[in-house]
Amino acid sequence: MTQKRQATSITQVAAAAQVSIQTVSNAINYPDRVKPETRQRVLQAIQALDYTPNLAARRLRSIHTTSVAVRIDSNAVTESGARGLYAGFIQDEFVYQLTAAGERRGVKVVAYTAEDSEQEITQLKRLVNSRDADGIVLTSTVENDPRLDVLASMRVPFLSFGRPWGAENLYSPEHAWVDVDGGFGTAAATRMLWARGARRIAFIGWVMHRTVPGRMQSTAEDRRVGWVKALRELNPAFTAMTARKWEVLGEESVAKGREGARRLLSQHPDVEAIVCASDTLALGALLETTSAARSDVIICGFDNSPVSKEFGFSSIDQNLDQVADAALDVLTSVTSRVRRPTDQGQAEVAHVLLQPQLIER
Amino acid sequence: MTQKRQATSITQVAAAAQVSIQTVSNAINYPDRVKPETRQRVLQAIQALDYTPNLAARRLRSIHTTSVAVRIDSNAVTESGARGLYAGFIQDEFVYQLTAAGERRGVKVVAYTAEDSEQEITQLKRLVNSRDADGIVLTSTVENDPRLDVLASMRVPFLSFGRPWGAENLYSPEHAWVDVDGGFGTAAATRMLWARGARRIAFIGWVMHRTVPGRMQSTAEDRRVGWVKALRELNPAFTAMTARKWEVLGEESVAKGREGARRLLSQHPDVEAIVCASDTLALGALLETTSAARSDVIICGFDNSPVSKEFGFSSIDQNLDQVADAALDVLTSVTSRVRRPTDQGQAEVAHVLLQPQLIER
DNA sequence: CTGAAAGCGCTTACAG
DNA sequence: CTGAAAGCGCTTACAG
Repeated sequence: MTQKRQATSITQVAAAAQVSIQTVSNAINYPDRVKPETRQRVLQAIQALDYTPNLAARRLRSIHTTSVAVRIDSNAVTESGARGLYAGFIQDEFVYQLTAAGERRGVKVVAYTAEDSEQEITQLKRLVNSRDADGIVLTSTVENDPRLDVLASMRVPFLSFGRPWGAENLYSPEHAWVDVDGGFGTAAATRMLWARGARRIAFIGWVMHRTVPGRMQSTAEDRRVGWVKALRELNPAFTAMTARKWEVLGEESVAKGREGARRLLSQHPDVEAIVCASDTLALGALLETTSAARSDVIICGFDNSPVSKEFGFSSIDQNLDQVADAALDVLTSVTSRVRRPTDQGQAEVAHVLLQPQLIER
Repeated sequence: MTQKRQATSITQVAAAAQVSIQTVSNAINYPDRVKPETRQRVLQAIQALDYTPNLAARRLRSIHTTSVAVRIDSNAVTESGARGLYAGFIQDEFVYQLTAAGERRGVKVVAYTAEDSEQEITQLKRLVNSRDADGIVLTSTVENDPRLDVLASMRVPFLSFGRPWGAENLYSPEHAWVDVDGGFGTAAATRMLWARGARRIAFIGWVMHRTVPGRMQSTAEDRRVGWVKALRELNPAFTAMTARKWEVLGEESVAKGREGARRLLSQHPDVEAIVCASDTLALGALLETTSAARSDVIICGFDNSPVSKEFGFSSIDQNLDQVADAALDVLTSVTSRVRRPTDQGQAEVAHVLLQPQLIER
């Protein structure tokens, strides 16, 4: 493709403001270095000429670069996948908020695609080598994630949205992350239902593929634990035993939510409310209670996705705008920490756990 | 942020291959200009050193630039909006496919956000001035879209995904577009239902805010017309009059789909199938026919979104991978046409209408 | 077919 | 506080 029109360059701004191009550069990047009057003159010229710095030139020359890469995924229906009603809601929204947060602070967010882990590693190398990204935001990390080694060996700053479940040490200074406290959300949901008068509050969640006492292993466990903890606080008679009787765990689908609610209704006809680990499960549960003429059972979902609004049930919002802001904060702080390896003091900044927000409906 | 590691540059490749940097550049960009043996040597060195060209340098120097911008939107639930179950499905998926198609051909897709048209214009200027994008892919264009004038005055090549409904001439060479033939899709759905034995086939769609005889004005009209045309072909007794009795038009929501189906069931208890303009409307219709114990009524949706899979109804897939490929093709051809203004011959390339695909379930 | 020179638009030292 | 010089890594003419 062709460059259409000769854009304004720093030279023209310098001429208009009657200073050198270095002074224009300084006025933009190091305002303190130039006299207020000069800066004024430069800023006026910039405004008058509608000047925007050429980012390619800046990035070529500068030590400071300012872009982070994040993967985007398809939500198309495929044979293998597309679990749930809108499985990609959180990731899509996160990418949106990250892009918006980046625009606010002059950080470019570049998206890339990859169909599997191997392709993604190729992409990461390409992005870093071509200087298209100097920081990576990972999503959906898995145990022994191969991407982590690659990034470490390339010495590229990275951060994950989501805790590295299964890692020996969730708070390793090697692995910065930002995450949302799911248990806080389901606990808040449980308390809200209690406050509305419900006492028999069940849970529909995801299967936990492995559990280790005293060590959280998955989002599935995280969300379940919030429900258990809140009920134990509210009702001393509620035990780990009781929990197992009042929960149904399965895969992420409307059908499983429906099935779960059916089982709960039959085993516990006196159930008054159900906390769900997702809006997809919640919709299933809602459709089942409705068709069983049990609309008295209150349903609460998770993610505050459009489906929760359409069907009018309460849900937990992850506040992804805050997550995105924190992600860029942490990535920046990680970068500066890498620069000063002696400064161990701020390691804790590298892990941010944010609270989600209950949206009552 | 800081550059971590000294990346391989063209100089090192040149040294390794024992040629000059120009020859390396030529081997990459103009393979025909170098002797096969030399090219081999260069390619081996590139491979051995894991070299990726610095895009900032390339873009700074080169006349050819290779990035297009596209807007991404939030799908979060807000007071004002978030219509339907997953209103952003098509746009999100389009952006994904555009990014993937771009990666295949070395075109970077940069995403930007904007809350309104005014903000978007600011963003477009910024993107173009900073040489971050030299082509724009617009989505959801409206009548008298203010973005069009801005892009025209900046002489930036652009294309819209979606026809400029309401424009005097849909095929103006000034406005390149790629779109999907919605009417083709609903006609295919109607024929499929007929083939399955249904004769009384109703339609639930969106309100058409204005209609002009002989001139299509909206996606709402486009999708409705496909249903009408197919039925007129299949059933000579079906008239414009009949159409008005067998359709319900409203806003995009599950509740409206439900309401539409309720009305159809009461006015036409013998209805056998319903074609819907969206998966959201289709879900509403499905829930209504199910709760009215009329599961014999076949429902067909539009977009082949995850909800159509979860609930197992047929739908129309827009084949967004093809749309994305066509978009990049057209944007490239538009660019080259701008370069040679005398070459009027290929104007028709600038408008591509693709056929969607019926997914039967 | 190959290479020496120039330069894209900036920022970074550094001299004044 | 300001400006002259150098150079980031490429591609583009152009000379040989």
